[in-house]
Amino acid sequence: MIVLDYQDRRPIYEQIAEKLQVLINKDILEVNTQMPSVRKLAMDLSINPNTIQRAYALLESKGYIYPIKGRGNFVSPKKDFINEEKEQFFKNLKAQLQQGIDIGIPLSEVLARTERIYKEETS
Amino acid sequence: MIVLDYQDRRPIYEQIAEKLQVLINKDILEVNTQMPSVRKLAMDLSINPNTIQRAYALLESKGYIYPIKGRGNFVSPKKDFINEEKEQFFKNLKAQLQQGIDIGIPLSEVLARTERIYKEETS
Amino acid sequence: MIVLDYQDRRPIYEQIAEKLQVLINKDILEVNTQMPSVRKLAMDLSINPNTIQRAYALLESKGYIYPIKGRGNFVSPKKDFINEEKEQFFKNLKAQLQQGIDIGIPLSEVLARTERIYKEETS
Amino acid sequence: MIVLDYQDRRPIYEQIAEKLQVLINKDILEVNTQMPSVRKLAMDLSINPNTIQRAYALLESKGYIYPIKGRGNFVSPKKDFINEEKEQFFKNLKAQLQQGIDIGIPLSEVLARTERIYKEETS
DNA sequence: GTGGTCTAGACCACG
DNA sequence: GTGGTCTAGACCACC
Repeated sequence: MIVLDYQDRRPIYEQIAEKLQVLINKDILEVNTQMPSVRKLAMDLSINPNTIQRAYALLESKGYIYPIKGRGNFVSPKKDFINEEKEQFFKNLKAQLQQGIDIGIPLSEVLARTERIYKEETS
Repeated sequence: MIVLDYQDRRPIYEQIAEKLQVLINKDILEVNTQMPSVRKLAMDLSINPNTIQRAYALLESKGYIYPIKGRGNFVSPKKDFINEEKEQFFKNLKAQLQQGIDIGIPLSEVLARTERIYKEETS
Repeated sequence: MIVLDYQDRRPIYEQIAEKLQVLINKDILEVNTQMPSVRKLAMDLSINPNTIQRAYALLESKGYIYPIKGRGNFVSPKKDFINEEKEQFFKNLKAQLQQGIDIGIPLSEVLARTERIYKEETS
Repeated sequence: MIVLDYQDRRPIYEQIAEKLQVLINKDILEVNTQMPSVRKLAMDLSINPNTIQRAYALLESKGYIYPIKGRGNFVSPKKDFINEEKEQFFKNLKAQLQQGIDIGIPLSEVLARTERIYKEETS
């Protein structure tokens, strides 16, 4: 389900948090249901439980999940589903475009290419 | 000219390399002219010369500059390596856009946002 | 295992990188196994860890190893980049041999010498 | 006549010395004739006269030229023309082959390729 | 003067 | 524990 990219510059816990966030946004992890336990997820991904703990802490700070002592972590009711995801998308897009700017690709070329990709993929 | 962001996740030497790369791509640093010396740039940015050295090493490995011993570093004539980078960029962009398509962001919005990002970042 | 030659014109970090590269190519360091840690190798060779770090950075940029944060460096699965290097090698070899042809060195002598060099260097 | 490669790892003075050595070996610079003056050659190559001076010093130490005070440098009578050149060739070949060894090209492949190149080029 | 390499020692993020 | 980054200071070759 969750694939880790060790080449990625972002820390593992952040990758995991982001992936879980997507699952929550897509209602694959439903509101008020229990998240997989820290230990179990750590086993599944064969990584250190500390790392999962940090991912959950991050999700909690962002309001995606809430802990119940002695029971586990649960998915928060959500507020702003679409906007969250869009925001994330545009944040990523911006990072991506920055690279294009760095190597000197003109705006016009990016726009043309974007249009072409969209048409190919949505046809 | 070059502003460092110590909050940025990327290391300083990478930030510097990227900024210089942009200046080269914009022909502000012209082909075959001399780059600022390692020591001078270090003084100007008030950081350690080793850090500049690393930035220059990175630029050299990417083919943007070439050193002449005892003289300094110079801007490389532009070559195909730019095209390779472009190809990679558009491949990544496509993957990125695919996500936008998946969550239903309309082309018009992406185009508008792209334009805005470009203008912010190149100003 | 690794012997450094301080008389060699090449920097130490490059010598180390080259030696490790050979070990990887010979599968003595196997794919996806862990490289010796930066600090340990530094101790073993009694040189500064930074120098090892640089050697590893070089190997990473060439695609021979990949780092996992907090865990160590690992041997990359072999890919096409080897072929690119090979192609370059044979191009250079051809230019080299052309000189031998020009001054009239017979094929047999070149073959014999090549064999001898190989045996010396790989023993 | 002499082309410098600033990308080359070898110092400029060594490149110049080597090129001049070849010219001497090929009798383009004839025995007992005068070498170009330090200043003139420096002008021609638009480099620092010190660098030429070092190249000449190197050639003198190898016995290729001899200086006459107040007059200039002259080509030495030679001894061992063919062997010098062959030795140089095999030295270069060895450096070249070392690279092949580094990236793991088997001896057999090098031998086969060498043979092929020779046949192509001498036919 | 230039770039390049190396050491020593420190700090950080990550697992 | 791991790798990665940065500083400070030194030395070298080269021009």
